[in-house]
Amino acid sequence: MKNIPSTPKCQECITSNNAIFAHLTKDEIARLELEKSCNHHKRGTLLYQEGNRINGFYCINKGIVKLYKTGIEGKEQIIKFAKKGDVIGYRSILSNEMACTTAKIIEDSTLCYIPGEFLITLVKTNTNFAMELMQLACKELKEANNFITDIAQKSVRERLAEILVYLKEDFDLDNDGVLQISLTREELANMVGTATESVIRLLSEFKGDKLIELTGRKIKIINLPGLMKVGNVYN
Amino acid sequence: MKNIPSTPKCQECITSNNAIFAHLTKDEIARLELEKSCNHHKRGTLLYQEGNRINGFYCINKGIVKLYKTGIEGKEQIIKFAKKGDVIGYRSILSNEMACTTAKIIEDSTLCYIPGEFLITLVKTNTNFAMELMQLACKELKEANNFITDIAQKSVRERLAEILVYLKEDFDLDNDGVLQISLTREELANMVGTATESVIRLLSEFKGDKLIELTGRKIKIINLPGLMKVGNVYN
DNA sequence: TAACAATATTGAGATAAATCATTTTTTCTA
DNA sequence: TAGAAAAAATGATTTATCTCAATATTGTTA
Repeated sequence: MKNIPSTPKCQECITSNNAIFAHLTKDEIARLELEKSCNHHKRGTLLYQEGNRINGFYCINKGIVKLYKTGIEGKEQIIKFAKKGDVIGYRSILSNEMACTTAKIIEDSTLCYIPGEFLITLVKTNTNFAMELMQLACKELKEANNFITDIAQKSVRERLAEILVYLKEDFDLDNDGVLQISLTREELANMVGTATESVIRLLSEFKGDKLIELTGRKIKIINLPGLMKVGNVYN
Repeated sequence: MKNIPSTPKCQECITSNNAIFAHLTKDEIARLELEKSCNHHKRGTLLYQEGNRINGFYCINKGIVKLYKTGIEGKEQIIKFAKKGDVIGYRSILSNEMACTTAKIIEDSTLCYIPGEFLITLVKTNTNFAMELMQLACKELKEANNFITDIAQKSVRERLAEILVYLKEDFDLDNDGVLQISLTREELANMVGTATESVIRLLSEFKGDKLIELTGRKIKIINLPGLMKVGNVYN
């Protein structure tokens, strides 16, 4: 469970498809190199917790981070699974508030940590960076609104199907058609907003309907259009 | 239903408690005065529609605007009731996307319209303005995440109670303790994410429990702590 | 690898909430 | 202000989903 520190010059978060860093000047990139620190984190690690102040934000180079809120009686509501290229924690820095979610590593990860002050500096000195960040916030806002509408209007069955489709889009399938993200039934339930038992039953219904195949936690998608239809997903 | 154009110099959106304009320079304010146009809008008017491009954003000086998404079978999911001091439509301008909600006037309103290009100009030239706007987006993001968790985890009964509490906070009560916002049962249902009949039944339960009194669309709150308890609202 | 803890599965039963249908009341507008 | 249309109210019924409980199967780590 110990996190292994690595070189503070991974470069990857800047060079990789990370739109928010696209408009930095040479000087700013150099400064960023100095400010950031890149670390490995083991599955199970808590990056930060809801309600706590955080002093920086993270870029994900590798791995998966689960962002969730803790609701009634400790039940998790998963807001997002963040992966390579995603930036997390910036909201709290920008609005100078406590974290509104908890971030937990669910797949061994390599993350760049960047101090909050430097984020603020960048926003205040580089207009294009500010614009990119703003667009990121706006995109998340749009997705949140869609999520609200789905949860409010779709059945659990539809939502589960929809989330399988989204997981397929976000995390892709391996060569065997198996979802590249491995979640417990409880985590699926906490994303859909339902009971674990309901997820189990519905998954086995989908299996019965030849939409998916199940092997332990592996979910193989064998009829994507069918799933999309169940989930009322139009793309 | 005709909207009556008024003086393009209402001043109010700038001087009123509108944080995003707090850091504009004299010059920028002067320019804003030229760019914006202030209009009255009658109840029922559609400001913009989900999926359409919008070319500017609005500041609300007076009145109430309902923002909603249209979900399954045309059912509305209300995202927000915007009131004096609120800014709407900026998300689409910033992210250069189609509107992700429909905006409908539900109480006669006075709105300032500001062209999108000018918003972009301000963001690119005034760092403090950009920062304020970013914080606004982040605040909305936080609220959206809270909303997601509530809808996913609370019962319809709890959510209805909670929304009454929020409406009380946002729109206040008149001298008689009656909610200052007048909504149909259907609109309440579309906010809560439930069926109209359920809202009707639950409201009359709340009435039976001496939490509220009902006179037509007027909702008088007579036991706020009780409502907060039902709604699991901690403040 | 054994042994424990965590997860997954299945069943039975309870229930909150949806749906449908009808009537009453309120609100709007011609 | 009358009359139509919209909204609200109420009842009866159905159902999707939750809850609780018991068992089986995995995954983890000492």
